[in-house]
Amino acid sequence: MTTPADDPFMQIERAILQLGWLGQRQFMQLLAEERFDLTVPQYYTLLHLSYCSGMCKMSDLARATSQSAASLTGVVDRLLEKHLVERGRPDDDRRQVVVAATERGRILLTRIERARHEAMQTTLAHISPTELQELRRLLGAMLDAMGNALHQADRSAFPER
Amino acid sequence: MTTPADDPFMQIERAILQLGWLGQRQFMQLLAEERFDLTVPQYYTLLHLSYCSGMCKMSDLARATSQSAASLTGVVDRLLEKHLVERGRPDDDRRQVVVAATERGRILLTRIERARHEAMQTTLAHISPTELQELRRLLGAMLDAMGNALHQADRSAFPER
DNA sequence: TGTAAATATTTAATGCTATTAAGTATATCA
DNA sequence: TGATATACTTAATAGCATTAAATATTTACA
Repeated sequence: MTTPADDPFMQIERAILQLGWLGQRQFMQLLAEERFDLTVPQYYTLLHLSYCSGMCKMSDLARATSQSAASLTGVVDRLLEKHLVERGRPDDDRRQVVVAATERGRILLTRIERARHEAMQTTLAHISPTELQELRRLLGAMLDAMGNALHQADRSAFPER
Repeated sequence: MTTPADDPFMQIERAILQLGWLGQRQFMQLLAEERFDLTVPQYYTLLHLSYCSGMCKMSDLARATSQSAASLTGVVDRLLEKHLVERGRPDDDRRQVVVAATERGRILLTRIERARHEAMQTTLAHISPTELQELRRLLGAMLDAMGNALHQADRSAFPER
């Protein structure tokens, strides 16, 4: 065996997968509540749109959210029905379709963020501020390595301080 | 605003969600490769069964993998078609259904674990061993707080060392 | 200029999963 | 024995992932 079961790498890998699975599942149920009524792909799509100033091309949105263009069409359809996004065709290239979050969409996002924050406090409350700082840095390093910044503002996603 | 956007809590929450989303998505595509041909729920179900010695009740399996009983029935159906699990009814309570991983299922799991390991090395290679140790501990603390140990052997999931 | 190729997106078809409600079989309890 | 509870499956609906084909528009080239 090159990598025994108690290899620290293995443990971290399992922990990350477990965290992803559990986190997605709990978040899915939060989003499904009547006051939000979103799916996880819908949330991520809307979230990315909130980072964009102005309109965002479907193809860019698909890449940014790691979805196929075909899936994204349906997701945006449903966001449109709920009046959380707007769709349009630019005049300079009428093949493209562009999307933007509406005010209503942005408001919903902040309500979700608040609810998620409260739900997560329970989990993070057991960890000291110093450790949280360290955790933030390490998670950021991992995300960067996975080839995806957090799209927060324009600066590099996770500066050392 | 009680929690400004650059609140360290918020950043960690976003990082965890992002990690979950990206991780699940990349893992989904790895599992979909012809040599594995599994979905993420199928993988997690099989993984939990591999932790169980002997047979596992459907209701226990559903709770352990955070799935509804109704969903789990279908997932197990498909694992059964691929001969990765076995199903049976115990004599002492014939309402129950119990499931166990087959040898074939366990072999597939180790092959997947190996492939995932290689894929993740790229990401974890940028982080020093000391930091990895710290990351392991922090992730473990979070998972424990989320009410789920890693089911590794019998001992508590993430001892301090 | 006119036509072929490339690009951007949608549509259609299939399969899997989540959710809810209803159904079936077995066990328990009075 | 008969009502109720338990364990699970089935059925119906909706959403997403994937693939291939279809549509519309732009670009390129001859």
